[in-house]
Amino acid sequence: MAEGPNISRVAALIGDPARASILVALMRGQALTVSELATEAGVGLPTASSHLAQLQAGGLVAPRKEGRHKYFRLASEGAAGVIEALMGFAGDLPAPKRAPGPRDPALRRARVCYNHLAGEMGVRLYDSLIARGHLVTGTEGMTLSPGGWDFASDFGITSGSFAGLRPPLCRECLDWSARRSHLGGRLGRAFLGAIEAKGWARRLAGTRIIAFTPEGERAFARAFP
Amino acid sequence: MAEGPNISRVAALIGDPARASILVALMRGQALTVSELATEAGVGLPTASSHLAQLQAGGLVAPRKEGRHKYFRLASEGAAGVIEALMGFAGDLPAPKRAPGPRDPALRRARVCYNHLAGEMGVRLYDSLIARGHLVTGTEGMTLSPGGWDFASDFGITSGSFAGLRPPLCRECLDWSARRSHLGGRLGRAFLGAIEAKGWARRLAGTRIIAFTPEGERAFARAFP
DNA sequence: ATCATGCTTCGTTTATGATCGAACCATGGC
DNA sequence: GCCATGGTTCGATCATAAACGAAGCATGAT
Repeated sequence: MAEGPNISRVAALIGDPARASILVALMRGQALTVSELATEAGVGLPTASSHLAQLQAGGLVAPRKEGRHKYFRLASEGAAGVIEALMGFAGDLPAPKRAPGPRDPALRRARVCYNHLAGEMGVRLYDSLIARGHLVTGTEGMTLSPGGWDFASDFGITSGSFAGLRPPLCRECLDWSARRSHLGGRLGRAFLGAIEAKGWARRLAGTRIIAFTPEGERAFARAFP
Repeated sequence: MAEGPNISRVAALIGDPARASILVALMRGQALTVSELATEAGVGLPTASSHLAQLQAGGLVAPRKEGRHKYFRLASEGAAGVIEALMGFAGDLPAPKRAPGPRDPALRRARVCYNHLAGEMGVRLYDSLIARGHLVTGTEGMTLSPGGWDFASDFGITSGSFAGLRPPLCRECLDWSARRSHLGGRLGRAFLGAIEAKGWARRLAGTRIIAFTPEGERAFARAFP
């Protein structure tokens, strides 16, 4: 039965090198996918999956499904506090603090995530829609407000292009570089399509970079203040 | 090489149930012997010894040799802080706080420890000698001050009774019930002998209890205010 | 000196759990 | 419908380390 104080259960979880690497990586505050955490810990994907299940059962991390990815973050302030106390004692104090996400500035600025706009521009679009009340969170997740529908129409998005389709219209999507949300789902795809249709930007072949033209960038800034 | 953040080394130490029990026991603030900690953790003496060596190497506990016993305590505030953070998170918060030492009040009050006086009376004797400057800590450990020699003579302790003998004259000895020091070593033995010679107290056969007579207790209180 | 006690060291056994490959499920893009 | 990708589950392998008995040291009592 391996009795002992509860404290040992928690400590044993953190005591495995792979799990500790995962937790330290999550101390940056960002939510990370299972694959990213597997790389971070230097183990295979199945192993990471198993570790994350244990950490979740122990109340140290919490999952969040996002499309076909599964993001994990630290479960609570308390959990972060425990890790921090340990790092302080162990002398790991200068928290790794690596720059999150891709190194390439162009990728950080604007890139395609599945099929919608991500990166700084994506966050900006999302924030702008929220700030102006075009995007609201209802009981069934995110939806466009009436004003939002108007705005989308004006932007060149026809409601017919995705009427009646099951998959979620809007979806929050955790950003990769900033720990911010941006707009995913079918609506996010439509916005990216409209932006391309307007000639503001185009996808660079073979990469995930979305290159804005100088005028496109100015127009974008006007459209999403 | 089993790399990983330092944090996992520390956590792995705490992660073993036996070691966690030891650390929780030490959270009371008291220093405990290897045997006591072995009982506390529910493991054999060799196992406890091994665990303590690891905890010491990890900087979590610190040893203190005292005669043929070896007392361990938490190594630092930082170490205690880590345990406390873990206990808070794990819900062990109401720290066990069992009453330390023997349950028998008579044993807590006055008992023989090896061959000197321990328990509350022992602590009182020690404190009194320190407070009046009879006992001072020098480079070579504790010694009697000149005034202390006079006091001892008046008490019926002849310097001849232990002149020229190698073993330490005075020695701090960690108390068992309070986490206080009391006077051990050759001098502690001499004091107990003098107290018995004066008829203030006597050892109860078959036990470790030292029974003071009512007058003896009053005289003791006058002699060691 | 001898004995007893507290602790350490050594060597062996044993069990727990980390790891990965392979197969399986779910989601998204086409 | 198909394929590709991210994740999970299962099973087998393998290493680490916890535990204890026995023997060795050291200290203190007598």
